[in-house]
Amino acid sequence: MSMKMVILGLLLERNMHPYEIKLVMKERAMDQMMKLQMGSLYYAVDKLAGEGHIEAVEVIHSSDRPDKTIYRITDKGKALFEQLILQQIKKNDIFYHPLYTALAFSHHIDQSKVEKLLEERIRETEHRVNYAYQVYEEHIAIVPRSVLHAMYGRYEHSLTELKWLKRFYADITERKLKDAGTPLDL
Amino acid sequence: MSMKMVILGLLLERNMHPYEIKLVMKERAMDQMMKLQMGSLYYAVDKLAGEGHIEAVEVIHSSDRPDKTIYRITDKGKALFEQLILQQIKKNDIFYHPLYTALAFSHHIDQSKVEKLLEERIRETEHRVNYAYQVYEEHIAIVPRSVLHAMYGRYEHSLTELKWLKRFYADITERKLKDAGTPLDL
DNA sequence: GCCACCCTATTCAAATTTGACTATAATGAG
DNA sequence: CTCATTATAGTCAAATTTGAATAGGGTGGC
Repeated sequence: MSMKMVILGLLLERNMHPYEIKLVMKERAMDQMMKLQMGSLYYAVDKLAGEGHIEAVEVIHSSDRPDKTIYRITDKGKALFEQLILQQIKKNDIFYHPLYTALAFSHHIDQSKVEKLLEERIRETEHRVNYAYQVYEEHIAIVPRSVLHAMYGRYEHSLTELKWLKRFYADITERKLKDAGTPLDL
Repeated sequence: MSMKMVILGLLLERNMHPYEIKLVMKERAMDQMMKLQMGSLYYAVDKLAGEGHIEAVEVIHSSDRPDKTIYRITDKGKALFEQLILQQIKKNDIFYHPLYTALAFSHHIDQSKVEKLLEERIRETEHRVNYAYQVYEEHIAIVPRSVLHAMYGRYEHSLTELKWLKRFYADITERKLKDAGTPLDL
């Protein structure tokens, strides 16, 4: 699973505690590439530790804050990391847009409600497109090209989504969603 | 969740048993738009039935095959359906490509292995792009435009993915993934 | 004419994700 | 100065997903 992959990948760079992993993920906009929830992160860390793929290096006690456990990747973990990456590329998993189904069924319900929400949605998507491009630009000088590709891919996919939503929106304003028989205007 | 949405949406058209829902989903290529696993389908059906959003109409017994329970949507279910669709459009959920992270970290491992797997992956993606376009074309005459938009969107997103993978592949053949400091060639 | 695989239809335990909750400190606004 | 928000750091029960198992019948290929 990709949470494990990220944990191992980041520990490959330096030792960290879970919360720190989260911070680094945000810095690199990885929270735009995968779901980042603390529950899953801690679960994956515990799992990896139990399997011996990572191990605690040090526990920092502090009177006021919770303890921080710093982890390091083991040799076994490095092997798993390679395996996970290759597996992920090989595995034939496609990506799903949560809106595909919602929009496909949207002709059954009150069109003006859908229209309203879509406007808001389009605005948000515009922001994400801009943000994604900015992330790409800002990282050109500082990350390896592999990471840059991921960032630019994120931007392109968002842009594709935006154009798609705008076409859909054009149709709904004309109340054409229930029509059939003619190709879309592309 | 979108499984519930689909179940309600299809029962809106006619009464069905769970396995039949799966068949219809495949016919309409909905298995390319969301994850379709029988475990989740039956779970969602049981859930909806327990909540009174759908109800069993009839149980067909057969000596050789398992019983089939046919369900119908209730008024309560119709209300939920509208709610789910609107919620899904409103909710600010972005889509994640499982390859973003794998490729972003791929510079850490044996480049020739990644290269090999990517070739295969690109070929598969080409097939999916073609399939998605074909699905769109074949449905022009027979489905409402809302569904057509979903199908075409699926095609476009796959195409965006394909171009992205090809650019990545070009870089890995030249072993440039670890480089930094120059923009991508777009 | 039989072996392997796919289709019908569903169930279930185990793995994982979700989302809310806990607690304290620092920062900023008014 | 005080209230609200954000950052730090993590836990946990409940919801959901996964992946494999079941089991009989059809079908295509060699």
